[in-house]
Amino acid sequence: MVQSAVPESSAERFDARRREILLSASRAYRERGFHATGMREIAQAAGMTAGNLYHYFAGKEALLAFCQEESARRLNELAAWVEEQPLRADARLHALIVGHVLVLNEGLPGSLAHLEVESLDGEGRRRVVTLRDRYEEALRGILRAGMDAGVLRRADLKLTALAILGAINWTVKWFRPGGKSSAREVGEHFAEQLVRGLLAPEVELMRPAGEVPIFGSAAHRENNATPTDSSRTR
Amino acid sequence: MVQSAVPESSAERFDARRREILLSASRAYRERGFHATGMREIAQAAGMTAGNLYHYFAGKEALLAFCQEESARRLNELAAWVEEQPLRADARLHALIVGHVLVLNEGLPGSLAHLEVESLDGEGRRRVVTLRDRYEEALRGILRAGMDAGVLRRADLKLTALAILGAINWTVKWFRPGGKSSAREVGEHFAEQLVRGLLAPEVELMRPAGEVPIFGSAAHRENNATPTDSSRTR
DNA sequence: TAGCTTCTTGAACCGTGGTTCAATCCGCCG
DNA sequence: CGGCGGATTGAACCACGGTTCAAGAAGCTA
Repeated sequence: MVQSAVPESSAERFDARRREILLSASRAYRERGFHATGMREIAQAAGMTAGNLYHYFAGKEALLAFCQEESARRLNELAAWVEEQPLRADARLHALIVGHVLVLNEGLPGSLAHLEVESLDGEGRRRVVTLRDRYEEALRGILRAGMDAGVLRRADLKLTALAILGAINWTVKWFRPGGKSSAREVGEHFAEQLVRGLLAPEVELMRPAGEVPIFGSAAHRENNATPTDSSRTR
Repeated sequence: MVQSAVPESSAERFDARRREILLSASRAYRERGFHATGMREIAQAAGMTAGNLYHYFAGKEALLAFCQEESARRLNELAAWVEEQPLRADARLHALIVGHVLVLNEGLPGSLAHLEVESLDGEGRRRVVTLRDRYEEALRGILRAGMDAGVLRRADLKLTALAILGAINWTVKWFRPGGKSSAREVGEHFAEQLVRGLLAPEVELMRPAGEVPIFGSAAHRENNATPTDSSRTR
């Protein structure tokens, strides 16, 4: 599965290790929540010592910031992808919902989204909030377009978006891989239910043609250079 | 507003003080989250010393348990009330959604619901989880009845319920009293959107007749005796 | 192999925050 | 007025957990 066979250069190993940590951390956060999870715990899950974590991250908060930034970034990639698909608004919305559920629950690393932004401060918080706002704006954009086109019922954009986001984000509280439904099934179900709730009368529901890809799971190398500035510790 | 004019007996003052604390605590939890809020902080908000808190509650966790139990109990009262209304399933669902939003965001005391159950242990946790499960079962019951009657589209009960619960519970993350919309408006909007998403084809949406009452805000005296056993500390 | 840099460790430091407790205050009852 | 019990305080206790650091191991380059 994991193509960690040939760790290339030193800088690349550093990044890879960072991602491993990220993975352990986000798993732990998911179980017990951010505040309840200790550094030693995360370290152990990543197969290292607590002190060593500080070689890769400036501190607890930086680690959280990194996690959140990661998934926020993926959501924005998803939104960009959805926007360039040649689909009607309702199908677009459908795809976005499925993709969002997948990012949160399938894309292993960083999967706790913008939950817990409250625990962030300063620069890190600003960055995450910006990304989150951009994504939510994209969602509202789809809704607006759908309403303008008469495909979706007219309603308050903010509230409509928040209902959708709530349903999806809440999944991280209960979804467990290996459970009764796969993340994709959950996504499809939610998309169906939520999109139907917005359809204008007389309009027949339209779904996207192919499968929505999973953003962040793999096939993600040449990102824009140095995503985080607070990377290297000293 | 608050009829705290004549504090009756000593035992009743004790209970009243407990509720005041509860109120401060739940407000604080809401702002910063459970783990991030200190006892001294809660105490100060309640106009007392940290040490004094322990006269009313056994500890931090007991306090949280009490909060959660309180709102879980209210949700169940709501569900019971909804069930005895002579309404069609979709209208019932509508009422339940509105009421749920109101309990979480308007019924001041204890308003953080079953979020953060993870932070509980032992007896307290068991009790909260039981109450939560009972409520969710009530919700699924309404959905099932609606599907059986052909009013609602047939779909997975668990997932359908979770989508609804997610949208609603998520409101505690963003709703602020005094904001653009009132809790009731949010509730109405959500009910509209969510119920529509489930309506069977050809069925015309039906709303409840009157206004859904707010459970827990006031008019709540003669509860069933001694709700919590872990009441009196020593 | 020497010598640099990067990783890694384990132990120690230290602030925060939950909790305890003895002492005091206050209201009520006889 | 005397005194009893609940209420309240403030300070101290103490463990947990984030963080630091000096020292050593492992890699890489020449």
